[in-house]
Amino acid sequence: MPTALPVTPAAARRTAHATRRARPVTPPAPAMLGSLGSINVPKSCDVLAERLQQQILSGGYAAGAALPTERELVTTTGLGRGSVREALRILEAQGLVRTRAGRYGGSVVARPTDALLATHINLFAKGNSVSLRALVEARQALEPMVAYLAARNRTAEDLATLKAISRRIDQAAIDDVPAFLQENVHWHSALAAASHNDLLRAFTASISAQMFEASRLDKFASPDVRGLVTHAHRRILQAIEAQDADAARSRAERDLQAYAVLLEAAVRDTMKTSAKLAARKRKA
Amino acid sequence: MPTALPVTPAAARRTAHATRRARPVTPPAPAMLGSLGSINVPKSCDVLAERLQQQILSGGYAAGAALPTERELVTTTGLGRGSVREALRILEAQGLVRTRAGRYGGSVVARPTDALLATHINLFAKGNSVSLRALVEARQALEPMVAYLAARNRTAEDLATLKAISRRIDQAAIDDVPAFLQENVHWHSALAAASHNDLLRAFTASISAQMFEASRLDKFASPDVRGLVTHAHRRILQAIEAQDADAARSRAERDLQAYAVLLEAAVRDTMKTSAKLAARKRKA
DNA sequence: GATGTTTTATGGTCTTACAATTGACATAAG
DNA sequence: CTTATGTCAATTGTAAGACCATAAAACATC
Repeated sequence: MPTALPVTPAAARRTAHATRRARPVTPPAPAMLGSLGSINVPKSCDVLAERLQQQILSGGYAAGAALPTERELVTTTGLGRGSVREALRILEAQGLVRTRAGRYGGSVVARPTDALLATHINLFAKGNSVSLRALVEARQALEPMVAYLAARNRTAEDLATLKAISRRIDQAAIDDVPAFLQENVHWHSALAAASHNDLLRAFTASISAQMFEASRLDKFASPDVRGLVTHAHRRILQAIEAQDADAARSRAERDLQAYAVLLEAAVRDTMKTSAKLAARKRKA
Repeated sequence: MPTALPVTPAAARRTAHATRRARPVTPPAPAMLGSLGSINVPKSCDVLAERLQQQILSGGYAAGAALPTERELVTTTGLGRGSVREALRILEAQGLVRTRAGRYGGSVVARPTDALLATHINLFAKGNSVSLRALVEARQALEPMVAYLAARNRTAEDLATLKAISRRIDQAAIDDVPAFLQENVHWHSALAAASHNDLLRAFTASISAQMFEASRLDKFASPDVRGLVTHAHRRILQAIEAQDADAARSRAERDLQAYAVLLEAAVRDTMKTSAKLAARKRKA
């Protein structure tokens, strides 16, 4: 071994970032003429992705229309195939295209699905460690309006779906907690669908899914809570059937308020027990 | 020209999709044992992206930590560099990593920003041509809760920011419509920030931006509306300063209700004029 | 000590090549 | 005539290699 090499490269990388982060990234701003700040050199794949995105959104391509093939894009753009493919992966992550292999395959224009938006909201929440409290508050904001709109805009089919789910929830509430929680998610999704507002539907779908996870982990589904939930659903369902929008909204509001209080109590409990556990640990 | 070649390949692709779409995609479901439905073969870059995503979200990498270099990933995963790079583009589109070139560059773990979530919500709305009505309804759902929370959680700094923006809006409302609309977006963003709820902040930021675009296109900012808006802001700001959460909420509710009515009237107007134009066109 | 130069590890890009996929078409079987 | 089967060809999926561009550290020079 030739003694002191500059440093093991891989190990250096790990520590280098802290050093870089410690010093001010932007120098004291030279205050030159025009004050051109932090010029940004885009990657070729980003440029292509953005152009295609614009063409798609501006109606240049209808949903379901085929994009040029990768090799066509290579010739028309002058880029390499790797860059073209990276651009397509970006668009795919945005839900704007769907790519299939094989002859007559290729990329076709798609519309972002609820599920995709939900995953992005999920990533945002997880990545920024959004608190359960914030989640509940968001739901408190959305759900009354959803109930209001559902009462106003529901179809007969929506109503039938809601009734079926409600029945299954009542049944599962007795003893099958996992099924109860799962059907609960279905209920909220169906309610959101009945509102016939795509944006609210996607929002609530995401939040419901996340609260489902949370309630699974925290085992927050005591018989009391289950009873409260089923009762609230019944009352809201009645208002929706009668198409009494204001009643649906206020019932959803009251329901969620009670739910929030219960949840806070449960969280306090959990913290108390974990504190107890910590104390026991310290003792030992 | 060698007469009838199999078909021009590019032209065939355009029509092939319609044909494919016309027939039922899923055959009558053979109902074999196990009923294995529509097996999905993931791409290698998707697999890698998902694994890295899990590692990032499960705390395996802290925010700011460096991922292995592309070439390291190539050796550890056995994939080609192209696939590795495609995976990184996916993660970048999800806002989970940020990649920089140069020595000691590479991909570092990041947290999805408000702006990124906003663009994804925007893409969803544009891609699914979500109606302006749905947008307004979503805002009606979110903003009262935002005002409520802002009144409860605001800091002195939040209040100062809101006051400054409110002053600028009042000034711009007199004659500078573009500035008025722009500052309006700032107002809503600042209000959302004062709520100290990350999720609601991101949601309302996105919706405000979209409504800004809409109001720009529809030129919906008559003096009447401007007056209504400034007055509403003043009243909400007072409630927030007094930390009267319920008042802030109900004032936001009433404000948005009025706004929605005005907007609907404006839209009816626009439709009437466009109908007139169409009639004139038919006549000519 | 400030300034310019070199070094070097890293991402950015293009090229080439081949494998895997899959819908269309032709063919054969019933 | 209908249905199963095989073949084909265009397209994506993937890997490997080479080279360029970038940027920060290390070094040399003034």
